[in-house]
Amino acid sequence: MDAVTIKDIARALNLSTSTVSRALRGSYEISAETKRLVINYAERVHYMPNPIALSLKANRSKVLGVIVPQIANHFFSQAINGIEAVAYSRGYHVVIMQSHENYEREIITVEQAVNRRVDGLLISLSSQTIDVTHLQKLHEKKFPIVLFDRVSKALDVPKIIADNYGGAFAATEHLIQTGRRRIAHIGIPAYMSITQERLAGYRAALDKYGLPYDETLIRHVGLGQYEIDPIVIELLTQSPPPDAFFTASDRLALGCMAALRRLGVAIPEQAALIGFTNVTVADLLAPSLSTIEQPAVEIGQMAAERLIDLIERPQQKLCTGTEKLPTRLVVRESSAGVLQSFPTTIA
Amino acid sequence: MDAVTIKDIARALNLSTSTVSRALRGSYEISAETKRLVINYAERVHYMPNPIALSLKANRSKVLGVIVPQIANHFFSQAINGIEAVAYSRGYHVVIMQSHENYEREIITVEQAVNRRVDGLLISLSSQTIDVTHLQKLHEKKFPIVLFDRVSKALDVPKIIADNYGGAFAATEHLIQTGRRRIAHIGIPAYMSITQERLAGYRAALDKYGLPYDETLIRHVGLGQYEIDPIVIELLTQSPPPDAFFTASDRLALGCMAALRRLGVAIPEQAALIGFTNVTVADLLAPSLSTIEQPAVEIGQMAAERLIDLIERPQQKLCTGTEKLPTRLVVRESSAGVLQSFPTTIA
DNA sequence: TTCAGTTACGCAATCGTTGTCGGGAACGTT
DNA sequence: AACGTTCCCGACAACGATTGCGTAACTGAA
Repeated sequence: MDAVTIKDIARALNLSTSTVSRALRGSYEISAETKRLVINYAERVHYMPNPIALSLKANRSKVLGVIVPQIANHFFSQAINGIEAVAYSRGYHVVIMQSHENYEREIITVEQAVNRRVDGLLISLSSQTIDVTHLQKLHEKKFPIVLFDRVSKALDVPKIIADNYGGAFAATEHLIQTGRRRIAHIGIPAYMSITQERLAGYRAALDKYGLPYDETLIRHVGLGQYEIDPIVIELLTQSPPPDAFFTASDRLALGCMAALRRLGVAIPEQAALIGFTNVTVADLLAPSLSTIEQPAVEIGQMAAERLIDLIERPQQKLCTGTEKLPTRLVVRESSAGVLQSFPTTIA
Repeated sequence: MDAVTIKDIARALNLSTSTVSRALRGSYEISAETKRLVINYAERVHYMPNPIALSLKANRSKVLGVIVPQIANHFFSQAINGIEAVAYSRGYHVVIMQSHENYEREIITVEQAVNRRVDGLLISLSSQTIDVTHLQKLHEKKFPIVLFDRVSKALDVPKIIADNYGGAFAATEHLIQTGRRRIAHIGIPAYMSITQERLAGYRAALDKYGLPYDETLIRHVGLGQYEIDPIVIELLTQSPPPDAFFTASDRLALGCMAALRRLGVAIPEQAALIGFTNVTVADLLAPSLSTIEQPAVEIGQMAAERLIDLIERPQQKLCTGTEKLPTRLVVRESSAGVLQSFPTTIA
């Protein structure tokens, strides 16, 4: 628009642009008198330095790139919330991009972000991403990258994740302690970091209580797939059928709940249900849904902190370790009470 | 990083930067031979023009600012999806910012966006925003602005909204046609554009069927407030009590459903329920939730289209009219069937 | 008076790119 | 031979801001 530049001020005050620039940043080379003059005038005309010119000069954009599988997912939109809060407070802007759970689009998106000269990248991998050489190459060029939630062992960068292991352990233990013995687990694609961590927690809890790990109780579904009725039916026709379901995502828990209801399985009387979720409607469902809550906002905040640290102190060898944020078991109706009777077999 | 510049190419090929620049954009002043040389070399070294330098030169950033009340809301995250799709396809990037439903933060955020030199602004007003002079001032300076969803009559800019009137009319008519006579309406703050439009549609449907408009059936709640049990109780203790609830937002419908269940009111037998929503879980609830679906993605797409048109053709006096996108009535269990018996009074 | 030192400012380069201008070479025309 | 065209290309300035360096003006001391 009609943006005031440093030149306008210089002209108006009969000074050089250098003097104005230095006066505005309080250089000692400028007399107090001149400084006062310049600063007052700048204030009056609402001078704001042109961030684009600054970026060109300093070769940094003060912009963080955020690449998530999709925005319209409560976990990610909350994480972005956290990222934005930290970014803005530290003088950065945030450009959000989506990989749409697609490996090729992730590659393109990363490239776009780098071409756009973002100062660093916050990434949660798409569910299709197994190979991460596109990120490795960047990392080798010292490009600041931080992974969150869906990470990869193959990348030696800071990683921020929820305590998926601990959460899954707590969920499973809770089900066991309330009398469940055959706990089905419906997870997302097996190669994803979060899937493996959750499965490990589930196994560890079974181990602790001396329960067998039964592979026939484990299912993995794609991330686009929400038609899980057949899977639930298949699980329920086992003998004995599962007396609890532990699902690895928000949508899965809801789909599972709908399926169980359609099949006439009482929750939690015949089968308990607990999800790994961030949906805010969990407590409004019938029955309300027990969940492992993830600290999505905090994950976003911490990831942004780490990234900005990385950007601003590139020399310093920062910890590339994985930081785990605690999850929280929230018991609601869907897993309430102690199992009284064994479930009946359906169909 | 190690970004290749036009200078590097010029040096390597023993040409001037101007020649390289022109060769790359195919100017007719450059011989085919030189063009080939330059383009090939640029390709080989992965030359990418520095967008920041271009922005400085052209005085435009190719960035759209999007200001929404909050990201973690399914309607807005879907709208952003639509915005991003259009923006990227037309060569723009998107910076998303949140007003957090707060008037002061909206003002600050708008200011930040302008200081960041976004080329235009897509805004959905915060629920606290009544006065829009902060946007009017920008508009007077010819700054491109497009409003969507939550708009203001006081701004003469393009506006993209859902057909709130038509949606509310359809919902109300549907309830009437299935035998409901006392239809309660729980809305969001009264001064918001979407509230008024929805209320108008509701009234129009009542009118059409000769039903009285009863103010005691209307309630407005704040956007942060989801404890609506007292409101539902108050409505139900009327005599005769409402036999249907039409709510103006996703959270309200869910809260209303939970409240009715706690109160032992059968849905839809004793009271039908229909929401104005975009929650994807509507069909997973028990009973599944009838809704008026809003074309969130399309609203975002159209808003982005209009804004980019505005940016790229500033001279052309573009229509500043309001464009309404159709909503869709989705009948599910919560409003299924024709009302058989009059509801019983509770408490 | 002269010179060193300080104060306070301006000049010009720089970041990467584009646009304006101008100019040399080659060619054709008279 | 003299001149106009056309074709290709380079020098330079500009976008807005920062910064190293140069320097004029003044002060104080020898």
